[in-house]
Amino acid sequence: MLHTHDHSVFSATLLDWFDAHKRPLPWRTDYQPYHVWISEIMLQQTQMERGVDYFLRWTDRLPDIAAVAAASEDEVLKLWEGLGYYSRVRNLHKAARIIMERHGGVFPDDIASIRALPGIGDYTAGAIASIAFGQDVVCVDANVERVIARVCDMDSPVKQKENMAFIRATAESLLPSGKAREFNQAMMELGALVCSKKARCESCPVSRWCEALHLGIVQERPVPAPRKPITHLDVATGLLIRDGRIFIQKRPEHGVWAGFWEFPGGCVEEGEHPSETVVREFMEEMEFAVTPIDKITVINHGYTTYRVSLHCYFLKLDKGDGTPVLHAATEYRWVRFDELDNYTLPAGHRKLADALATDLRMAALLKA
DNA sequence: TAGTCGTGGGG
DNA sequence: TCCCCAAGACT
Repeated sequence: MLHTHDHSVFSATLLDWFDAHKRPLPWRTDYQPYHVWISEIMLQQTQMERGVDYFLRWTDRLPDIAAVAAASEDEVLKLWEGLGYYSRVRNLHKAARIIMERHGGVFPDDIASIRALPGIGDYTAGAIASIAFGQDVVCVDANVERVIARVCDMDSPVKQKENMAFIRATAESLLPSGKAREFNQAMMELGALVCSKKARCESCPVSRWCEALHLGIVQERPVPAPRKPITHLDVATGLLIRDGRIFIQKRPEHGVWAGFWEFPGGCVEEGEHPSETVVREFMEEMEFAVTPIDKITVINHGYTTYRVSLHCYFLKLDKGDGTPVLHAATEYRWVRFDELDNYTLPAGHRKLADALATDLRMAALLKA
């Protein structure tokens, strides 16, 4: 049980553990506001290990806020390719330009100004204010929620409004003055390394205060929220090849994969064979009359609450000079295979491109 | 406020 | 194989 007089002991114990066990991370060296900001946006809904390579590549290419503001949207999107939730990078790009215009190119240090930047919500504002600027504010992410739900044995889902308020108040009561940078990271690091989905209580420095552990119900905390249903989709896409070049188009400015390049295609409708879908979609989207030559593969991938089987076909153009009438895109290109690396593709299409690199049929069609 | 927005690793 | 979910924000 965590009594008020234990709070400072809990925090001190946690800070000692963090000092001994924290992972070395590129943004954990000098805590530059720019670095903290980029890392926090990259790590939203993303596992730490995946973020490191992206962070190093990003900061190598864009070493400061001015460089981000000066970069094109295509360039920042390409640096983010594969990380997902791409509105994050669009908002980050907008925020960089706002910082240049309204804050003289210096990352603002008051939490209201931080919170007002696009892409920065309550969590990220608290994280930057504390980790970059050392201010005494908490930040509550899924790790903090899980730790407190277990320590305090919360018996209803953490996302409920009263529970959110309780968790924030509990975190604030534990926060040692002047040490928010370390304390916030320590809570999250504990959640990531020890108090994870599968809890490792035998390694936990604060287990003596954990109510759920004493009751033997750690695995029942936090209480899961109702799940959103998963929808299974069949999608068909086509690789249209003509004169050694491949047709790609750029998706609209809004919706999923906004501004991404893709091989055209769409959802398989009721009673339709995927090969019929490709023919229909190419007519609807580009007014191209095409014929499937061969099935390439089926790629399974998911996005948000969808699970997709992507049926991929080689296509040939029946007639015309390859000039489309675009109905579902803002631009098009006929590109050489090796040029695909320069375009930003959704993960499923990138998997297809990678598979084609070693496909002998592909090589033959490009030569023909 | 409930839906939307990606992706890949782990159990 | 299939389901869970990870340093959330926006509309």
